[in-house]
Amino acid sequence: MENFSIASMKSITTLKKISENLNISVSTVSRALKNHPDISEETKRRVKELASLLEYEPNTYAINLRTNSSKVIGLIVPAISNTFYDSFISAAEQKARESGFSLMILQSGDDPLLEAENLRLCRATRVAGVMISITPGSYRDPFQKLEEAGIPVIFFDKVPDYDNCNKVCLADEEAAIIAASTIIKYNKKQVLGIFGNPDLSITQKRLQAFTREFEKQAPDAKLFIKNCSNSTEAMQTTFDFCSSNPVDNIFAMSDEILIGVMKALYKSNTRIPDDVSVLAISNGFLPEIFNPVITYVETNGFELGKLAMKRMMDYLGGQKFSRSIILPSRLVEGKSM
Amino acid sequence: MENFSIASMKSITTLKKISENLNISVSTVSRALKNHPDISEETKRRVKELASLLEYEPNTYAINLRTNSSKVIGLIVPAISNTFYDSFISAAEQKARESGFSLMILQSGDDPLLEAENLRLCRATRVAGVMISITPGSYRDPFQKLEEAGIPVIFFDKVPDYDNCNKVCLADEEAAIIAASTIIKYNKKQVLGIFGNPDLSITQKRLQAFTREFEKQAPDAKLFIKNCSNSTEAMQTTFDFCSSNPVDNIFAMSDEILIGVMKALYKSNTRIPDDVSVLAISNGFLPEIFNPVITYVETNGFELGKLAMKRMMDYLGGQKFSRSIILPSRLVEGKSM
DNA sequence: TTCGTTATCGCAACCGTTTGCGATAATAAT
DNA sequence: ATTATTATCGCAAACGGTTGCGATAACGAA
Repeated sequence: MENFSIASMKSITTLKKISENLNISVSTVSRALKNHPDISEETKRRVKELASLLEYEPNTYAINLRTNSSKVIGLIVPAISNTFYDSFISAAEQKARESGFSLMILQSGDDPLLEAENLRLCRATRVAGVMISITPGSYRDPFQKLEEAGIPVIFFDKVPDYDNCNKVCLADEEAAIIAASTIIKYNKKQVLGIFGNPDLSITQKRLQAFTREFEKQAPDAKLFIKNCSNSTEAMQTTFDFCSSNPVDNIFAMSDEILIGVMKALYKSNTRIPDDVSVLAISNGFLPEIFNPVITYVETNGFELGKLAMKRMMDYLGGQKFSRSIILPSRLVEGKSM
Repeated sequence: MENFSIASMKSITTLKKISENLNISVSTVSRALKNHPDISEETKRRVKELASLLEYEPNTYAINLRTNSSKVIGLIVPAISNTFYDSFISAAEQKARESGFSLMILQSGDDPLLEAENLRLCRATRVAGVMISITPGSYRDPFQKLEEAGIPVIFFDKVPDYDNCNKVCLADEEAAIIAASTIIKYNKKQVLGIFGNPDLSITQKRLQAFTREFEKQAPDAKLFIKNCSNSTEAMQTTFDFCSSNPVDNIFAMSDEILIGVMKALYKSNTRIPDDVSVLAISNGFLPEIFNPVITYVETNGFELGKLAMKRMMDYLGGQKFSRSIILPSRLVEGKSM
């Protein structure tokens, strides 16, 4: 039934094939290719020669089976199609490749059930490690099973609030503090701050640090806080609020929110920064697209990807640890303040 | 040296473990779990019960080794961090999952050597199939080796110009024709058309269809064609050209070029569409971001991803073929014409 | 009673690679 | 000449799951 392609398939080179050709045993071939001292130079030469001639490639499945491990990292994100995550993935892929690993990428779609299913798949396929940005309402059980199976997990970006696990995060508080300080420095007093899903720790951290910094540095400023879980909502919220309240700055916690904000400002023909100034926390691609270029606090997905994957490689290399590390943020000046 | 985690690792359930618990043979356990008619209902019940209790998961590596195939599709793109490819990947991942496949994603970085290395990796890891958008200057040899190994390849988006292979493309000509027709319909006569890398067939197709449509429908229009391989170059080209030539429409062949064009127009304070109209071929995310919203001919990465992966699944399911299929385009009206 | 049938299950080989251990022959030491 | 050492290699088991084939027992048919 499946023999259609057999005819066109050139037979694949195995150790056995090489051994038969050279009239030596399979184990000798295996050792010769790995420069085992037991094997004579002459034999090594002949084996290697034939192996390269026949383009021998060791069978990954056999090695995986024997070692019960693979050079694959499971990577779970809410969505691939996202300027932050795609640069994270891009960096992670490059870093992984350098160490001979490849990536199995899965999307949770912000659905805890799908996330659990993805984690089950990672376990079933026995990946070497898992990197994940969790969903709101994420279940804890699948992670414990991974730990039982000896599969290390590194959380990044959106991380759980419990301790005793590996986290690689953006400096959420620091970014919010820089943002608040910048807005205060520009002497803005009527600030509309739009934040994301209130269930996520990243939202909570940024919101708390942001408001606290205002209380500390500019207690006289009026701060209006809104939570929006997508760009459409952010657009509606911005439009409604700005048309009935005086606002001299809008702060967007993320790229997605920034898009909504900008659409609202375009729609109402608001001039930036003359009528209202804008500041965002962003991965850095989108702010450069707008006119004027938006001033933002950078949270570098690419750098975070490199950092997280390096950490994973260190861990797999034997350096055990479980703690949080944090990637610092910096202000990138545009023309919107 | 590596026994640090053994202690914490709960032993994994295998067929053998189940068989020992039940005092039956491994083969009986295997058959029971697959509902083989040779096995009694009573035995099946007992086996399944224990299997689910012990959370048995078949060892993927063992199955891969035996069947010499895996449920993994290799996906090679120039870069993950790209609004077109990331939506393609997103759709492909969802489609693959539905059939129990997962994705190994690799980046070529538009480097033919890296592309070849990626293809070698796909072969070494014996993926079930490869989907790839090729680089300029792509080597042909690695693809022949894949064919020899019986691994099907589906080209998408950027495809080679030779026949006898599977291609899933956007309607490159059609999109360019729609674009040209639209520009002509708006009665534009001084058109700057910016295209991508001239070595790619996608560029050639679009360019040829675009110019031919102008020759046919509007031979009096003046058409200036430029090739730019990235957004910076597109920005420079646009800026330079527009400051010394009268232009009433700019056509951007891709998102990347559109970004450059828009930056140039922002920089020169050009009003859209009053001073110059803009039309693009795009995946649909970026044009919505700009102000005004850019009119574009849609080339849907998400739909293409679904289509390409469905085709791969069909192929792996036994439906052999090798031809090109094409995803139609449509005009999405913005405010830039 | 004897033979054929059916239901139920186990043996063993296989996929490709790795590795402990034993085997052989050649060489050196006594 | 005999023993100890070394160099070189093969045997066989193991990783976990699948499958052709043979084995056994129970049963009914002749």
